[in-house]
Amino acid sequence: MTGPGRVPQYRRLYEILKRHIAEGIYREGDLLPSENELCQLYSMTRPTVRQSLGKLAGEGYITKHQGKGSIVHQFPRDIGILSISGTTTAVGDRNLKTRIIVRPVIKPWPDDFMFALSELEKESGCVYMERLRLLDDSPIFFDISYITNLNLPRITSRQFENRSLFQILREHYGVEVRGGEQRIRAIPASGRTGRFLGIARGQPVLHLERKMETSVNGLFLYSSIYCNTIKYSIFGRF
Amino acid sequence: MTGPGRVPQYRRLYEILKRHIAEGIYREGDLLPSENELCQLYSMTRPTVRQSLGKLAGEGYITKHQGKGSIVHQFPRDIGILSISGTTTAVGDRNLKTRIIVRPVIKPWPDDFMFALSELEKESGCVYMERLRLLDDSPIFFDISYITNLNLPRITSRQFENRSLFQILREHYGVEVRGGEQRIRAIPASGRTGRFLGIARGQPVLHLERKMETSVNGLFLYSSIYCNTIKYSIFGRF
DNA sequence: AAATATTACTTGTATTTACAAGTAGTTTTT
DNA sequence: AAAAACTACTTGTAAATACAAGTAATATTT
Repeated sequence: MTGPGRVPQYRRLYEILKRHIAEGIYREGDLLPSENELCQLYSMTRPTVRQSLGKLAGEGYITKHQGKGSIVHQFPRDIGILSISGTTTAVGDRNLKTRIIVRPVIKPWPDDFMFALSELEKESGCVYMERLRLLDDSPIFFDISYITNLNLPRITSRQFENRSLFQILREHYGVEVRGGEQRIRAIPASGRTGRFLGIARGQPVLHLERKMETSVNGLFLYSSIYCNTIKYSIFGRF
Repeated sequence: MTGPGRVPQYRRLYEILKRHIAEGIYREGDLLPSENELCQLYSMTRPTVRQSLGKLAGEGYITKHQGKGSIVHQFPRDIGILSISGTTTAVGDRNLKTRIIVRPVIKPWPDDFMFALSELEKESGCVYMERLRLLDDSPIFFDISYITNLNLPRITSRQFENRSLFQILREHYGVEVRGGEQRIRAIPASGRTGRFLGIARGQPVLHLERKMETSVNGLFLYSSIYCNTIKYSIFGRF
């Protein structure tokens, strides 16, 4: 028995390799050590190593090529939940700030909410908040979040400034955000949205509507995100 | 020995289940047969079945829950351009038409091309074409494609009307499109783009810049896609 | 010199086996 | 009746093994 028990081995290797890629130990275009080499290096069997690499490949950190190896990609740097890339230069570990526009408050759901809600959710109401994310001091995301008000004591008094919402949910409530669905469209900026993002009313804004699942049954996290894509664009792999 | 040889078993099951979901044999929220049941039904071992389910989960057709099972998701009314399968397959049985705006021609690459090109690509030039995709007779995508002109004889004289570009590449040239990267932004419609999409000049349009990798080394497929997201939105899982 | 074959790598697919951990309904105990 | 324990399921993690298939460099043949 070698494992620490709680964290799966494949996840351990996944985290290590991801960190190495982020830190630039492996560079864009480099080949990762072969699966057999990784087996030896980390004392795992190939299926386990392959599980790690599969996860990395799924998220775009590497692409695998039969007979050749796994090629590293530098790009998917997440800023919060989204990956973005600059038009001129690549986004590294830039200066990302979060500003609270509306502090978390408990409210009923809006009447015309963007996703269908269960009865339980409707009864519980939601925690509402608005945040603005700035990259190098330019506003990029205006984020309106709705969290089902289910067993989240004292959430309205937490310190959200410059901290990830995901982080708070994980650390204080043991809630893991897993994934979800999203709709994307281009819309004209409203007066208010435009003001936050520094965009004239009516000018194009990227709008994302997301529903995220969590490890807690029935607890979902919704957000409506407006993006200023003049200088930066949303980046993704598929 | 039961397998037909060429198509992997896990892929066979993946295709079957995907078709069953698309056809509504499994409905939104249904539980798929358990992994052990699938093993028996299709004479496979559990790792193989899990490989199929993993692929389905990765593409958002199901979500897996430990101790419970795999829950089916249907893509009801949104267009899944964010998945590798391409527009034609993902939309399902809707009325999707393709109209050629500019027939394929061999050209040099534009000077300010949206992605970096290798020397080989620059020398080879590209096959250029413009297509308009209509969904239920409303124009939704205006698609400008660039394919590296590498060993694609007679491509300029192929019949592209109402056929997927991916399909032609696969059937006539044995080229499989695998995946790639994309950038998304909201931009104001130009006069020409707006005309094709039925949108006033300056109104918001979703713009995707994609680079797709293929099974052929050095052969990439680029496209610049303008989307009318007034009636439909781009849907994706993550 | 050029074409072909070999070789030593790489990842891909698949089986078999074992146990851990989460879920939900049933039974037993309190 | 309510709480606790049990049970029979589900998916998750992991090992050991085998062979297929793609890649690229080297060696051989033509």
